[in-house]
Amino acid sequence: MAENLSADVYERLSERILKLDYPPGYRLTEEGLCAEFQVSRSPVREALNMLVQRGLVRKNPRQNYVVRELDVKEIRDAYHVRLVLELEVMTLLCRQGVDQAILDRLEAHWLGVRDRLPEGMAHAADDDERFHRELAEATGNQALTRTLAAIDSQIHFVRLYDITNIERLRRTCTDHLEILTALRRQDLKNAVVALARNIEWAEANVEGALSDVASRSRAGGREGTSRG
Amino acid sequence: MAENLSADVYERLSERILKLDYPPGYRLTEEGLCAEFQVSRSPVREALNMLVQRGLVRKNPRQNYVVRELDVKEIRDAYHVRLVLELEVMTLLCRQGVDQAILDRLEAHWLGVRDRLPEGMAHAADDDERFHRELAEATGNQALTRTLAAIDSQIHFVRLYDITNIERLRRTCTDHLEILTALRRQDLKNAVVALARNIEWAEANVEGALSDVASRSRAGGREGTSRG
DNA sequence: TACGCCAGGATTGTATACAATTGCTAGCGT
DNA sequence: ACGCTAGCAATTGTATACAATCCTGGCGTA
Repeated sequence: MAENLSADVYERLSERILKLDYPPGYRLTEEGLCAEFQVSRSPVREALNMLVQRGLVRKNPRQNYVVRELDVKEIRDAYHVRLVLELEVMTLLCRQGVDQAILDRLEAHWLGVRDRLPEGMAHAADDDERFHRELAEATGNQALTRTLAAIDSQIHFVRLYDITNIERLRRTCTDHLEILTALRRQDLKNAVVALARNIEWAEANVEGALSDVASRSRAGGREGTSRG
Repeated sequence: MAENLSADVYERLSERILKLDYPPGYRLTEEGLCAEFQVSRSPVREALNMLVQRGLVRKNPRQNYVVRELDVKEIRDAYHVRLVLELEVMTLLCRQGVDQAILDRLEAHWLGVRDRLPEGMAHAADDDERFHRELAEATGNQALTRTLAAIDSQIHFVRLYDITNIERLRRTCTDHLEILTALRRQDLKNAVVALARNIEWAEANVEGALSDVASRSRAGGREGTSRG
């Protein structure tokens, strides 16, 4: 299923962390994960290193690995950086114009979501992420795309708490369509307004949900494999 | 000298790549580096993974590692992202104010550099990098700091080609002092102007040097340890 | 009782052995 | 002469063994 075990462990471990199977503060040990995933320490180590890079796991040299704790300020800061970068995406796209085909496709998608509304909830988070990513890619600035991807990966796990009800999804559709319309006219001012509203709403939503998550993770298990 | 061999190899290998001992396009093998640094493959692998993350080395699965080739557009794009992020640093610092002590220290440093001018050339690149990093840290936004650090690490190796003569260093001093003065007065407009000039000059300088580097690396050796 | 020291265990850091994959090459057949 | 295939060499991917380090707990002493 995977090309190599490192990537496989990385994927599966990320998912478990994002699903809070391993809650923030949980201690991970290399050997424990070996048993968990039935592989040796080499791929586990590489996966852990990647997760440390991505910021999902914290590492204390020669001691242990710990699932990164949720921190409202960090999330807020990350969203702030994201907003700054995506505003630049708007600026670039309005300046240089966007391929019609891309705009058409995205617009069709979000019109579709809006019109048969209850059913889009399942992929809402993924769709939203893709929307922003594709616009970033349309700038042609890879450094920008990758930087945004890095930030996104740090807030990915809280994005799940953004679009949780139909009203919020409807609002998202409106914002996205407004952004697309503005981009089509190369109207930077409205693009910026719509984008800022879109992201700030998302951040507020997430932040609201964060306290629940934090308390839930405190209630859940805390210790790692052994050594209570 | 180092806490662990991985970090040590990482540092030393980075330096060799930056110094063009291993030029862009050069093929790196794990075993070759083992012999080179007298360590086993484990730390070498970890160092290579870090370098891949940092973008200095490209990896072809199950085949080889190659020193990343220089690409003018990528550098330009990275500088663009850096400018955007550092402009946000200015915005935040002007809004929330900066600790006097930090401004005093930085100002003293750059006044010192300017006044006994020829001698600062050696650490010019490092000093410049620290200047921008410390201002970023002063925002208190870790996501911003780390994102900037990520971008910086991608352009680190070309920054060496920025401040290469005294006139350029003098110019840098002027810009930095101007930035500090503006920050002291929370004067966003002038801070932005000085910063933009500072970074755009740097980018232009680097880009100018890039063609030389590229041609020099094409002239130099290309193959790795063996297998011509 | 409080503090410091030492031993033991747990865990990461490093080295090395083995497996799997890739790319080249020589040799065969057509 | 060309293309295909089997086998070889080189290299990375994975597993495991060994070394170094840090934490914990218990003991002794002031």
